[in-house]
Amino acid sequence: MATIYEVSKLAGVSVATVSRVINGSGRVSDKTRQKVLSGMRALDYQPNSIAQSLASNRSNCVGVLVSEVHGPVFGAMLSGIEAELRAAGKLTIFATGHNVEAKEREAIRFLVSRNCDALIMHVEALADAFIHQQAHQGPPLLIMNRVVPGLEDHCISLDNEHGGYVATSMLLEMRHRRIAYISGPLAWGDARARLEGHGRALKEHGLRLDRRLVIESNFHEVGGSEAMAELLRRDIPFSAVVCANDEMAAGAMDTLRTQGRSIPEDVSLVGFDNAPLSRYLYPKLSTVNYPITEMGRMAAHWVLENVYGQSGADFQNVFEPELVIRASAGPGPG
Amino acid sequence: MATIYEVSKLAGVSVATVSRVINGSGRVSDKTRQKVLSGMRALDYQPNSIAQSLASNRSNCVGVLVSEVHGPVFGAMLSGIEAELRAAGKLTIFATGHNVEAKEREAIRFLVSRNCDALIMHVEALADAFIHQQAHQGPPLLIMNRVVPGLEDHCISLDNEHGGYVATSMLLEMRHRRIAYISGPLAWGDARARLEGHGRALKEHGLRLDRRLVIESNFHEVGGSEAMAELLRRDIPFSAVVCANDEMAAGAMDTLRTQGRSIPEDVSLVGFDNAPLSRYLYPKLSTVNYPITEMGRMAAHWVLENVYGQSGADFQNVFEPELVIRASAGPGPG
DNA sequence: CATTAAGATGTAACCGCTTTCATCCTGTCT
DNA sequence: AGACAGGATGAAAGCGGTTACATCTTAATG
Repeated sequence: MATIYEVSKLAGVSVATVSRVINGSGRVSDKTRQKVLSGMRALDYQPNSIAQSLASNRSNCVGVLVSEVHGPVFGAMLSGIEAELRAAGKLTIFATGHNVEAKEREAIRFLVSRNCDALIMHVEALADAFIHQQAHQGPPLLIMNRVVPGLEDHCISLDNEHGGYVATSMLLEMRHRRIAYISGPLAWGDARARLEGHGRALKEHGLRLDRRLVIESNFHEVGGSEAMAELLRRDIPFSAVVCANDEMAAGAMDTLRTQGRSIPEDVSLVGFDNAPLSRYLYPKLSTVNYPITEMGRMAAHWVLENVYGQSGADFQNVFEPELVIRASAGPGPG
Repeated sequence: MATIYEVSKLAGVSVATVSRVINGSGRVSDKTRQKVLSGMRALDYQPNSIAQSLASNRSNCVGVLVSEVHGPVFGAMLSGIEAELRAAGKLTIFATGHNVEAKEREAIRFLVSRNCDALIMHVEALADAFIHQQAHQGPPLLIMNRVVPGLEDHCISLDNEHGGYVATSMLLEMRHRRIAYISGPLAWGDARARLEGHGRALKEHGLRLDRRLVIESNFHEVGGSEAMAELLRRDIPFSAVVCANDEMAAGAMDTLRTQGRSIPEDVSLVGFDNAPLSRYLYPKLSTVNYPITEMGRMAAHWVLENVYGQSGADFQNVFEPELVIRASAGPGPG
C-alpha cells in the first residue's frame, strides 16, 4: 500500500501538501492539487485510516451497544444507524450486552477502548447512575429507548404511554368493554408506560382497570402463550386483549386457537412493535408501530451533528407510535 | 487518558517494558511485572488501540460484508461471527452491500480502508473474477454462502442441493406425487442447487420434473404469493409445493388460504431456511434448517485460526441442512 | 520601486505504541 | 578470578499520518 510519502515524492510536493488535499484543509493552489490528485491516482493511494486516527485523535467511528444483533428491533436499529453513518463516511462498530449488567459494562469498555468518537447505547441492565458517570467521562453518549433523568436531551425514545393508549382506544372505539392486558416485566420502564397508557384509555371511557385482567409476562412468545392460558383459566369474560409486544401476541394467538377461540370473532388481539412477524401471523396482527429504524437514523444524525459538526435536520427526542390496523382486531360485542 | 509513558514513569521502567507486560511478549521479571501492573491499575491505563494498530500493523478487527443488517439471515450470521470474535478480543466491523455490485465493491473498499485483518463477505452481485482478484491483493478473505471455483477452501456454504433433496423426499415419502416448486432466481447458485435437489429426489422416486409445476420467483413474500396464484391458474393438479425459501412460502400460504385451499389438507407446503417467521405462520411451516449462526461462528473460527494463529476446531466447509417438520406438510393423496 | 500582506508550500514535531538491537547484570563454569 | 551465556531492561527508530510554525512567492499598495 502506498503511503503519503510516496505520493508526495511522485507529485514533487511535501507530505503536508498531500495531507491538505486529502482533507481539503488549508489552501492549495489548483495546479498543485491536480499534481497531487494524479499522483494519488497513479499509486492507487488510500490514506491509512489508522494513522489518520492516531494523528488527528479522531477515529471516525461510532460505537453501538445493543442487546443482540439479531431480532427485529436491534437489527432494524443498527440498520438505520449504519445507513446514515456510512453515508457520512463514518464507521459503525457494535458490541452486544445481552441485557446483563456486567456484559453491558464490559461492552462499553470494549467500544471505548477502540476510541470511538461517540457511543449509541441501548442498555437495559445498567443503572441511571452508571450512565451519568459514563456520560461525564467517556465519549459523547446517546441513549436509545430509555429516558435517563438529567440526560433527556441525550435520549431517543418512543412515547410508550401513548402507544398503549392508542392500542386500547382503538379497541374501545370498536365497542369492546372488557379488555385484558398482557404486560411485559413491570420492572422495565417501557412495559410500565404501555400499561399506563392502557389504563388512561380505559379511564377516559369511564372504565376501571380490572387487575384480574392484567398479567405480567416477559415479552416472549412462550410467556404470552402462558399468560393467555392463565387468562382463560381465570374465567373472567373479555372480548379483546392487548399484548405489550408482538411476540407475546403470537403466543397468545396460538393459545387462543388451541382452545378453540377464533380471532377476531371471539377475541380481538392487538400487539405492539409492528415487528415483521406481525404480518406473518394469521390473522395478521393489528399492532402499534415502533419506528425503530427511523429512530436509529435520528441517533446517527444526532452524532453527525453534535460530534462531527455536520448540520442536519432537527433533533427529535420522542417518537410517536402509530396504530397499524390489520385483521386480528374486529368489532366488539358492546 | 493515561499513556504508556505515564505508566512507565510511575513504574520506573521504560516504555518497552510496559509494552512487554501489556502484550505478554518478551521476558519480564516478576518483580518488574508487578510494578508495571500496579502502575497501570493506579492510572486506570488502557492501551490506545489505534496506536497499537499503527505500530503493529494489525488492527485486530475483521470486516463483514452483508447485504442487509436486519433480516433473519444476516442478523443471525453477524451474531454468530461477533460472538466468537469478541470472545477473542477482536472487533467486528460491517458494511452493507444491498446486493448491488457497485455498492458491494464500495463496501469492500470501505472495510479494507479501515485496515481490517480479514474480510468475511456475503456477496451476490460480485463476479467470481473480482473475488479472485480481491483474494490476491487484499486481506484474507472468507466467502459465505457461495462456492467460488478455485477458492473452495475459503468458502463456507450450505449443501443447498441436499436441502432441496430432503424437502422433496419428505413429501414423496408422505405419498405426494405431484409436487410443485417455487424457486428463487435461477441466476443464483443457491436457488439452482435447491431446484436440482428437488429434481434428484423426484428422479429417485421414478418421477420426472414437470416444468409446468416449477415457477421461478424472487425469494420474496409477494413473489411467492404471485407464483402460487400462477400455479393455481395453470390448473395442473398438485398436492404439495416446495418453496425455495420461507418468505415465499409465507406468500404462497396466503394465496392458498385466500383461494380457499386448506393446508395441509388440500396442499402441503414446505419452505427453506427455518427463518423465525416459519414458526409464526399458521399452520407452522415445515422447512429446511439453515444453520446460519453456526456458519457465522465457523467463519469466525477460520479467521481466528488462519489470521490470528489461534488453533481451533476443525474447519467445516460445507454445512448440511436438516429437515424441520411442522404442521404445514401432511400425508398426500397417493 | 520599496513595502507588505496574503497565499502557497515545506519542515519537523508529535500522536501512542511496538520492536530491534545494544547494554547491563547475574550466576556458572573452568 | 576471569570468561561467558542468557535473562532483563532500555534507547531509539519507526508506523503513516496531521498540523503549528517557518519560509518563500507573488501581487497589490502607496
